[in-house]
Amino acid sequence: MSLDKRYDFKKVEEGKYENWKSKGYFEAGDKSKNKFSMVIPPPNVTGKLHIGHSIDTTIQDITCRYKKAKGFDVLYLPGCDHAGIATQAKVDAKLKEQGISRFDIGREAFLKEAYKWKDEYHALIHKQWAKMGLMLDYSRERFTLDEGFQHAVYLVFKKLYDSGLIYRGERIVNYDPQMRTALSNVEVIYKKDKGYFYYFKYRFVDNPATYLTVATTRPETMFGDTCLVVNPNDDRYRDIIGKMVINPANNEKIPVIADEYVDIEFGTGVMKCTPAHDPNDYLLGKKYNMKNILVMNVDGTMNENAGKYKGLTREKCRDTLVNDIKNDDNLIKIEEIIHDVGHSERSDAVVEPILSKQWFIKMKPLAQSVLENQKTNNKVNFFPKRFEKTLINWMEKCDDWCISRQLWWGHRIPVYYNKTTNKLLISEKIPDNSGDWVQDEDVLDTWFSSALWPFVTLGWPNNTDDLKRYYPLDCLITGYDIIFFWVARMYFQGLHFTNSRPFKDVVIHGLIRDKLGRKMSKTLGNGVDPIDVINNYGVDSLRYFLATTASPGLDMRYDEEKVKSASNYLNKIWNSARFILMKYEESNISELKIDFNKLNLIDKYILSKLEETIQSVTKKMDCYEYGVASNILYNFVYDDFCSFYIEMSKVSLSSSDSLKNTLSVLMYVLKAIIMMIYPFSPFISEEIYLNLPEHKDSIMLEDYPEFNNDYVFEDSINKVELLRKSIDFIRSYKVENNLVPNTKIDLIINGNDFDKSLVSYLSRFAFANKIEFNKQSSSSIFFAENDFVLYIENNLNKDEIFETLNKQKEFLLSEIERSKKILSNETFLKKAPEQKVNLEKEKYEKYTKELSLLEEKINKLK
RNA sequence: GGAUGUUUAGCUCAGUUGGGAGAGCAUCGCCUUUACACGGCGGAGGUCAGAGGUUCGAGCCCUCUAACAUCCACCA
Repeated sequence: MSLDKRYDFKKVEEGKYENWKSKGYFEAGDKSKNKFSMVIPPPNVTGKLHIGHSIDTTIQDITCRYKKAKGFDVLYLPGCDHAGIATQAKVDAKLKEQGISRFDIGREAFLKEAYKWKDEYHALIHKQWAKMGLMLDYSRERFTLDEGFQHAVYLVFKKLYDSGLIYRGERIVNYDPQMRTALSNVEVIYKKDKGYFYYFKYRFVDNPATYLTVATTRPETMFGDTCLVVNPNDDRYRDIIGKMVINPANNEKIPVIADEYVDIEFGTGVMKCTPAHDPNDYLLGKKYNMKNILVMNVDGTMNENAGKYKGLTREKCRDTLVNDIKNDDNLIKIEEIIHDVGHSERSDAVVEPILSKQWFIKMKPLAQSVLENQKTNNKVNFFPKRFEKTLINWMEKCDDWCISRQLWWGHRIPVYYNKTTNKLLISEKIPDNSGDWVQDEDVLDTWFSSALWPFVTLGWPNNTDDLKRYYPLDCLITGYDIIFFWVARMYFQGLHFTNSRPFKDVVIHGLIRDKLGRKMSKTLGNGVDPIDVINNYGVDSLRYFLATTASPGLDMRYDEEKVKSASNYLNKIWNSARFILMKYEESNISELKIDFNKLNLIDKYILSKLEETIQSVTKKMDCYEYGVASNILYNFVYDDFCSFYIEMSKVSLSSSDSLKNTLSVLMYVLKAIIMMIYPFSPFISEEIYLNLPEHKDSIMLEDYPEFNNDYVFEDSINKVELLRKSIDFIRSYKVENNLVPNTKIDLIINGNDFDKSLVSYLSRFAFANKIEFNKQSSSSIFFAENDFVLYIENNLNKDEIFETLNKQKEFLLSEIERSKKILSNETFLKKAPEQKVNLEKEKYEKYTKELSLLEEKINKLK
């Protein structure tokens, strides 16, 4: 079997995933090995996966495949998130297309629709995972709404309630009027929107000709005003504290009170207080025992407290109201402003702060446990480290977490209220005398269950074998955008319920943007579908691109050119393999084995370089720095292996003496390269691997190369480097002098450093015609290093020679100048390491020697 | 207001114990050499944002400044 001339990714990828999967290679459970466990951040079942998921899962899969090849029992656990509000929004939209709303069909029918949706996209996600080549252990797949999760969620809720960490209370919460649900603080996205400051007259009751000027951005909430507030230290208003004014919206009489909360400098220094619609006003209202007047319904329309405006949307009400106030001569001016306005993360609707009764998790004690754990040896290690600060920063001042959602899709809150006594009961099922009880209508925030993902997926609350073996997770890989939503919450729930950090390492990657650096979004239409990329370039190229373009924790840009260049790189590897396998087949040698006694210098050199590469690649792989690791490998593959060793090997392959050993070395290095590129691009690696003369059933069963000092031959390195430099020198000499590469030249080599066994390589790769040793030369074209001088014995005209010589002289003079400067620095001589000093001295000597040689030549020419 | 990043070749970005600046793409020249034209060989292109400091030595460590970006908080 031999490889096609061109790397055809479609052919290469075909059938491999199914094969791996059916053979059970993805399944964890080999107890003879150390374990390495990871979970996939469960994607939402809202739609197909985008390229952001691809970067996430690519890094995860590279980690897993690498660890497996390194001999670990790897668990990469898959699953999906029901994604409460997000999915419900999608299903709502679908119903709307049919002209109905969820309220028309009721809870039960709606859930049926939602499950249909879930099934559809769940299947699609499975296909996409397969396309991406993820080694997921499907035998352990979970879903955040499955039975196990329902039980775990109930238990968590009950325990947190019993210990006082969950409470129900009236608070100002962020309300999404479109989805008609409360949101947590992290689900509110602040955007700079255009808005208006409306300046109104609040006339004094005792003298309506005079008034206070109050500015507001939300006039429609004025029906909920309970008072005006000024700062007691504000000289302008000292006299009017305690007076009554008229609310221009509804003509209610409200008092002017004083509190130091008001900023004298801000606006007019007079603030209206609307306790039911603003968190700060709420606190003030509480302090002064004000009424909480709600003016809006949950869908964002005005309620009866808005009087004749009842039923209008908040936007319509605002316009009408402002106009009416203007007609009453109570409007002073309208000022355009740009201000931060909270939007719902999912629906993008402007959130309304509304007083309502919700369930909360008390964050202080839980956050505290995280902060304390980060001070111990069992802390969670962040890669890159700075994200630990992000977490700590947030933990130090996070608010209580509003966990109740007025949705239907999700975990129903396991609370029942007694119809007669109104007594509350936490229960997994409806109590026996079911007629007396009614369940809380709300569901839990979707992140409530996601937060349990690391341990519930492994069987918690049961102390299962999986939980014992795979928990805590070794690694969690995710984007920085969900540190608060997810990572932080898994952390404190893990500590609280398992008494252990949920994961040892957290690897944070950036987001992928479009070529211009913009966020990918539906409205911009600049999203990239990973499936399209895969169809055009193959998944191996996509994976390689994603893993190597990104720097830890930083955003990256999608650039098709780079995917293309990844594909070219893989083609290069493909063709190097093709060459080696071709030569192997031609050779009719059945068994390859490296004979250490027969290694030539070039063989020793590439083996040494390979070991160096294995060592540094492994080091970088171990700290999740895949970009750097792949770069080191890239340089080795291109420069050392393809450009140099393979070319050089053509000499020894043509001699029957060295054929077998050279082939053995080629094959050995090739296999190591394949193994190192394998985690990045598993399909092409598998294809090549299976074509190697010796192989297991799959590359997934193969071991990662280990550094082996027996394969390092120090003495070969300098000698072969000298050869490489000589060839480079001759090549650039030819280009600079407009000679075609295969121009024959004569060489004279003086000195003892050059190893004569390398001479044939010079003839072949520098097109040297005649090579003589230790002979006087009159040539002015030479390359020298230590005890080595290489002369090019060609006739050039005098001008060209002078030009060349002068260039060399200039270079040498600058180098000597540099060395001199360093060496005349006494502190350098005193303080720098001896090795460094000697190195510099050697260089100085070398350069001066070369200079004197050069000057001699120049003199001769004259 | 608080925090965290970024600033290196024309473009996109690498560059960790501090010790002569790198890649991809673009560009220029040469080469259809039998693994690869999805290629080979060679070249040009950088005051490493700016200013100080530490050091024998700074792209890298410290301080400040500027521009840009992101997150958190506030916003009557």
